[in-house]
Amino acid sequence: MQTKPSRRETTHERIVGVAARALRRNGYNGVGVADVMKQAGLTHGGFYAHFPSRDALLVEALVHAGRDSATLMCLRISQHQAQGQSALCALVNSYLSETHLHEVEDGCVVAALGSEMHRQSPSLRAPSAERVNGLIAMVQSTLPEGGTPEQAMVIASTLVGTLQLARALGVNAQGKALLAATRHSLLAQYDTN
Amino acid sequence: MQTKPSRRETTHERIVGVAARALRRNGYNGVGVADVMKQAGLTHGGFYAHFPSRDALLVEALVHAGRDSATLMCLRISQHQAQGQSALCALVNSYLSETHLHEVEDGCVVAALGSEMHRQSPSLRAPSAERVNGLIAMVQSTLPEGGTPEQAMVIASTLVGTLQLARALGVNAQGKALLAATRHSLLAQYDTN
DNA sequence: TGTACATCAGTGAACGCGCGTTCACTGATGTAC
DNA sequence: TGTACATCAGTGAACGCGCGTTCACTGATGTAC
Repeated sequence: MQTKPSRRETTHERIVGVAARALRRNGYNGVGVADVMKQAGLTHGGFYAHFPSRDALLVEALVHAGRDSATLMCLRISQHQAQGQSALCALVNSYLSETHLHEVEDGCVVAALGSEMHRQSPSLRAPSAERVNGLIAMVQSTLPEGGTPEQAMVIASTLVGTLQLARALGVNAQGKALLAATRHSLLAQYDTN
Repeated sequence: MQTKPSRRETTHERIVGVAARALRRNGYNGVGVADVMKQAGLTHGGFYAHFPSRDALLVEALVHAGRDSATLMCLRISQHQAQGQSALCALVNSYLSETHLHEVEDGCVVAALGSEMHRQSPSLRAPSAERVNGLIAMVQSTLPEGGTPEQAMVIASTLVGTLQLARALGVNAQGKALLAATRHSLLAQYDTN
């Protein structure tokens, strides 16, 4: 049983939550200390009572964002499964949905930060790579019997690439067409039904 | 026939070339006016005689980077084709090579900037989306008879996502395993041989 | 239960640095006669 | 061909702003008796 969180812990969580959304909306460089504190209802001066540096906040935000989006994705997957879809089909349809196309700040952190991860400082690269592995593991868990780790990696890459390019093309006919094309392609290839 | 470029034009090209590499190495936010000018052998003061703003440089750098990497990719594709590979096979093996994994600043601009494109200002979003369309067109041109635009989009997404995740995982066994897995998967699915 | 004091979360002003942008000036290139 | 002048590419100092970080202080929470 967990004890009731202190005022300090509550505030800390609130700051990290705000940062986790800002991180996906604006990227690593787009998370400003003053901005985050303001959105959390605080002044920027108190920041360093909670974190030794901006980088430390980003590490926590990365983990928080990973948990957030995994929770949301699991919820949507179960909703699709309740309608009779296989686990993989539910994942593909959730991940490549128009909802996910719009909701960058609540969506997959790997899609949101993919091209920036490799140029971060070591203290950020490690937890970033961890998020990639988390996504691959999630895909793996939805594969039917006999699904290999290689298949999980390829599918994860395709999901991330598709969502990114669809966002880059814009929330319009072309972006939506790309989502649909990849949904069909992945399900035709991997979904055994 | 083109006339010999003026001193001004030569300098302009040199600045854009430097910026095109910095853009892929460091992202949109990582291109600094003073840095670029210094690498081009100039002082920062002269910048605004060549460009109305930093944003204008980025637009030119984006186009330049697209041409650069397309040229390099075409060269490598022909080298692979000379060894008897099909066009698609040559593209997949070039794009998902360990060389491309390392050479970020000379590589595909879409892979380098994918997750940042959709949050740029309108003046940068349009040329960025144009680079995505260029990549898709290049993939399309390597597809065998009967290849659809949908297939080209899905393959382009898979290439971009794979290269990004491999870079995020690090230039190690895991990154290389991901490249290999996607090479096998794409060739098994699309290469008719 | 009530009072006195210590601890602690949060405030707001200030500092220093980097970076985009401006501008008066210089030295070189090129043109007119 | 040579000289005088106009044009132009590039220099370097300076400005203003945003942002990460620091710190002395305040008001609230909680503990000891």
